Amino acid sequence: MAGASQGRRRAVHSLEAVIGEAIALLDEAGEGALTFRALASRLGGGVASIYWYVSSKDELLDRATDQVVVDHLERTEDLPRAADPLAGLRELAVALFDDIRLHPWMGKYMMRDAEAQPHVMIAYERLGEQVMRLDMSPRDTFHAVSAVLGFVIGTAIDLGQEPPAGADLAAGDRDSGLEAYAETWRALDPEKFPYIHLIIEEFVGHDDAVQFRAGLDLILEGLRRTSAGEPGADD
Amino acid sequence: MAGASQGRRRAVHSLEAVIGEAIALLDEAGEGALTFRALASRLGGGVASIYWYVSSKDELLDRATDQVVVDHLERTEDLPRAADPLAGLRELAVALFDDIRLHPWMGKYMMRDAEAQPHVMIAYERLGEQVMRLDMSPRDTFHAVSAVLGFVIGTAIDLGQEPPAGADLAAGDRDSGLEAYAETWRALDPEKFPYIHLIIEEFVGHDDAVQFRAGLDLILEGLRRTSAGEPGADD
DNA sequence: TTCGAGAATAGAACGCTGTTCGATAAGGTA
DNA sequence: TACCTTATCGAACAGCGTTCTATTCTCGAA
Repeated sequence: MAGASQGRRRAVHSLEAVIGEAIALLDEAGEGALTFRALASRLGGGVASIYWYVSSKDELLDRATDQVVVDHLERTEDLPRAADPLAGLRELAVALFDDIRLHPWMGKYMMRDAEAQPHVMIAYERLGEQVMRLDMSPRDTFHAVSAVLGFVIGTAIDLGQEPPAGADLAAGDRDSGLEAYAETWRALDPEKFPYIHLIIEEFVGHDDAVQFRAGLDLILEGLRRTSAGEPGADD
Repeated sequence: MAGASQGRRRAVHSLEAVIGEAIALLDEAGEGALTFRALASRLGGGVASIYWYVSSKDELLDRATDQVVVDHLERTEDLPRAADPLAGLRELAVALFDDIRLHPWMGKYMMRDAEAQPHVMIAYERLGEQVMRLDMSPRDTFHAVSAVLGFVIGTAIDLGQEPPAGADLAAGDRDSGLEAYAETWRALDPEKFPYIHLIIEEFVGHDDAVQFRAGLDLILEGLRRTSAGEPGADD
């Protein structure tokens, strides 16, 4: 054979491949698993090559986050916009929350730099346009969107924390983790911790998504009241 | 002189000193500044000595967070408990938010491991006891406390992000930072981004604390409605 | 066909990090 | 004196993000 196909092949990359493999790595093994060396070996190339496409790890994470948001926006592009602004807001917020939960690492980065993640702005805009339909003052509109966004992302971050290197062997491990906490709590003095004891059994086996929706509905209920009542009292 | 005071003195530490200096370091220079070497030089000792008191950086951060919570609990021990449960809940939530904002690094760690931070549980308990006075079902009580907590900590995390190594030279720089964002946003197409354009001027010069209180009041308003109305409808 | 410029790849090193190991000293007890 | 426990620390290790420099490939111009 006269072909020059012998010798070690050099890897061929692309920005899409770099971002894509980074997201895959993050999703599969968590934030701690994303290292330039691990990423390079996934790409089948050298470590330094990544810097041709991305100038730092910060930029890599910003781009990865933005890419996930792009996918989210495409997937929810034609969400059935409800007649009720609050129902529309709820749909968008739930969809955003669910997508962040699929990529627990990204919550932290969504709020960091709006310039580095241009598409995050579009997600904000969509939420904002629903709230605008409530005809409140610019200030109240801004506060309402901020509240919903803070709750969505904040809750997603809270729930998406990586466990502190504890036992995570078998599947269904989540239940036993919750049960372990509950065990500790049950040992607390019921006189001193009446609330904890009241909700222990609710906590065990609770569903994060249900918990999120319940909190969101509280905000939306408050928003319905506020928007129907006084038009933007100061403070 | 017959004294044996020559030669290099060995440093004398204590758990309180280690935690205290760690907190000081975090508060003064941010999360990235807390390294074992920096901490050791602050304590005037060697790096390895810190491991006598603390077995890992994770434990150090857990203990530091818990210590800040202890101080918070002491400071707010006798908050004037309002007659209205929601007013009491509001007081506690605002106090917690303000204290977290004084230590922006700690928000991330508060949710991580309840066992490693025993006093965080007490803060939860206090919030829960106010909500209990609303006489809702255990499930609704649990959801309400989770919502408030998620909003408090989530918002504190969002607002406490370290800027991505941008220009942070002079004081009053915050305004110019906001203004820089606003500049970018004003360049967006008003047709495509009506919400962004509506709130740009509200965003510039907005007060984080006011923004937080507005969101909190939405939740509380919703909570008032929900607790007065149907007694815990199933989703 | 040769040359050179640029795009793309990568090995090796640098400084920094959390962490571990082993040596060393001080205080109290038998 | 001998000895165990408590406490301290220098030195080293592996891993990290990042940079430097050299190399290969592609392709249009001469």
